[in-house]
Amino acid sequence: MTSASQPAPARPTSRDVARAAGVSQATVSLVLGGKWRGRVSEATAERVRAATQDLGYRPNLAARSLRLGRTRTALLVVPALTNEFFARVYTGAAAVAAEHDFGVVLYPSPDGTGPARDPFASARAALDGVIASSMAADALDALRGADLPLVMLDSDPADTGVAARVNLDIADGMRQVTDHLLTLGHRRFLHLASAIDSWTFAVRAGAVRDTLRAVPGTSVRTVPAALDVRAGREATEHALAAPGPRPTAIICDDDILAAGACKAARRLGLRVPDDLSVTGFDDLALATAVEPELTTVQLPAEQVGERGMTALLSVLDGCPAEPGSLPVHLVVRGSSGPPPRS
Amino acid sequence: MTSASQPAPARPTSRDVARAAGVSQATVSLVLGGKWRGRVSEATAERVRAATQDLGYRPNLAARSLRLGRTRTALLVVPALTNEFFARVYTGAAAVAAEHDFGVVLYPSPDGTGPARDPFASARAALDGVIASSMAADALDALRGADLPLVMLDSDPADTGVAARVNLDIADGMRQVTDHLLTLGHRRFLHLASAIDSWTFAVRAGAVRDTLRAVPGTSVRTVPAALDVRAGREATEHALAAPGPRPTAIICDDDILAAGACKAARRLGLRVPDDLSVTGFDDLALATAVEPELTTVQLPAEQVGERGMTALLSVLDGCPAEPGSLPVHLVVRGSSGPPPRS
DNA sequence: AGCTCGAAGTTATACGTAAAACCTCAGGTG
DNA sequence: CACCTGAGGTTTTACGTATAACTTCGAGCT
Repeated sequence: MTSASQPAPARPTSRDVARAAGVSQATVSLVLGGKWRGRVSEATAERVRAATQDLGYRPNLAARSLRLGRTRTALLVVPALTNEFFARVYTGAAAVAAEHDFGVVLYPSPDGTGPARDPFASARAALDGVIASSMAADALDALRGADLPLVMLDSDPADTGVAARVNLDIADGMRQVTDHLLTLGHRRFLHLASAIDSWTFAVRAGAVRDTLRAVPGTSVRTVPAALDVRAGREATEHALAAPGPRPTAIICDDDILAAGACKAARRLGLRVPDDLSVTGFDDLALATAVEPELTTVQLPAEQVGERGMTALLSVLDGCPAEPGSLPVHLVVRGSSGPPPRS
Repeated sequence: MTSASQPAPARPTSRDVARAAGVSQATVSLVLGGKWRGRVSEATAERVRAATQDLGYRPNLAARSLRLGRTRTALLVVPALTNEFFARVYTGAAAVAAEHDFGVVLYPSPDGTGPARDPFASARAALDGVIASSMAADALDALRGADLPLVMLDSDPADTGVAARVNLDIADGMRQVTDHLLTLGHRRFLHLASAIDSWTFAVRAGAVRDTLRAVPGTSVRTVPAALDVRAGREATEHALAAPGPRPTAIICDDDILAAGACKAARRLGLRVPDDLSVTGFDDLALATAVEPELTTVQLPAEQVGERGMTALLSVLDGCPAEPGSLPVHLVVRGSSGPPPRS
């Protein structure tokens, strides 16, 4: 009666399954590994499967990894998970990974604060591959060093040492936004740009400039800001206070900045969109939470993650992943309208 | 000259380090494991450390896990990462984990869509422990089954089988919000509640009810809504259209719902806060992006993650973690004000 | 009959680490 | 001098899996 403690529940091993099925451990491994066509009879295989089910056996992944030298784990390097876009990218990547019995571990690259830790130290397991956002610039060199398959998200095609690439047609998105505003009649623009030095933002700036350059009589001023509402508001307030004719439309690199721009407008007594049009980018939840709702560009964030993981799996299987960029599309909402008559 | 391929870079093992240092593999393990006081001379230890550095040796975690039966990996179960609150919880947990050479792997519990997968299948590695949000109700039974140390975040103290608990003083937060509105003079309330059946929301509802019950002449109507802006707006529009005297303040379970409530007010031609006060909860980025900015309750999300991980580490070390709940505090912004005179 | 051959397994081994058990030897002790 | 002791190691083993190499046996062929 004084059997104080259970002698430990002890997860069953493949050897336990073998014993229960009356076969050797190797046979269990063959059956469960799927490589038994013609090596094990159907009857035996069935017995093994039954025993597996019966004992609730689950292979020890550490042992498997040790044996195979592969871990079925990928590292996702993103700037910050609190950015809804990257949370969605993770969600997509994790979904595809799960389907292929793969795991995803995160490395949110440190945003200046804290020690710039080694991405691979943070990833506890050894890794089979890496998916990285180009916004996580600080970690990129370390990633290049380890010779792991590297899938880049939304990155410069000129970058080298990349096994596959998943790009969004960001330039097209910015073109669509700019064309939309041009069609409405706007000619004087402010481009509220992210201060982050990353390819994806360089592309945005380029697209705005190139689109406007093709239209005579247009002007644009570019102002950088950190990626938060307050910074967006302050930069906008400052820019609108500048002398000379006021812009009639603000093109923002991000919905967060657009929210800031709207706040600035309100503080200055300008109505959006009557006095000033504002456009965002990303179509975050934020875009439909503010008033007026933001005209913005919707990005298939989950698809980016899905494709990234799919590409990585292809590369690991030896097939080079097919390229091609994902389309984005303009969503016109209340924050954009014709310029004021004056 | 035709040495076609590098014979594989082959990560160095502890045996390689041993060879380089002129000792046995066991000695390397002793030195690096830190258990060498009096087993290895300082000179030898130094040689080993030098060789480790030299070869860039990093222990194979799969092998270590296999040997030790522990993985230094925790599972964090949250409802969805796209919810900024949980992204911040993750950030906090991951930071503490990193300090202790621990890893965190995520299981965003499926929100109805997709197959309700086994949390442990998703966690690729074996786990040393689990930290779970009580909002991830669907996964809880499975978690209880595995006899892993379980740390619950913001959960019912009556729940059993929990090794430690990190709670926010949610009730106090709701009390503060309600008191704030009472002080401003409000008497007729609408409580826009999350439709999610979870302890944390039950507490919010209870706190509102109890606080108002103590004040004669007050009334409150509770309306449930799903956790997104549109649902919040629709529920609010519907509730405000009801016959009888209109509430002068809406207490929301979440900033997202509050944003929806504000939009509803605007659609109905009511000004916030002049005609209607609205309060949120969580202090997400959203709260300062909308106009007017939301009066809300700020929650130390990162701290929740940090404490959760700290508690788990304590439990794994044998010490029962100290309890105690984290304080929250009211942030008064523009969305609340005195009730209209009429 | 002697032979090969394929089906259906089994035995043995390696992956890299941690740690228990063992070994060696110089110096101190009765 | 025989004996113990402890410092400073080394040898060995086990963790659970996947797979290469081997065994066994009955059927089919010449």
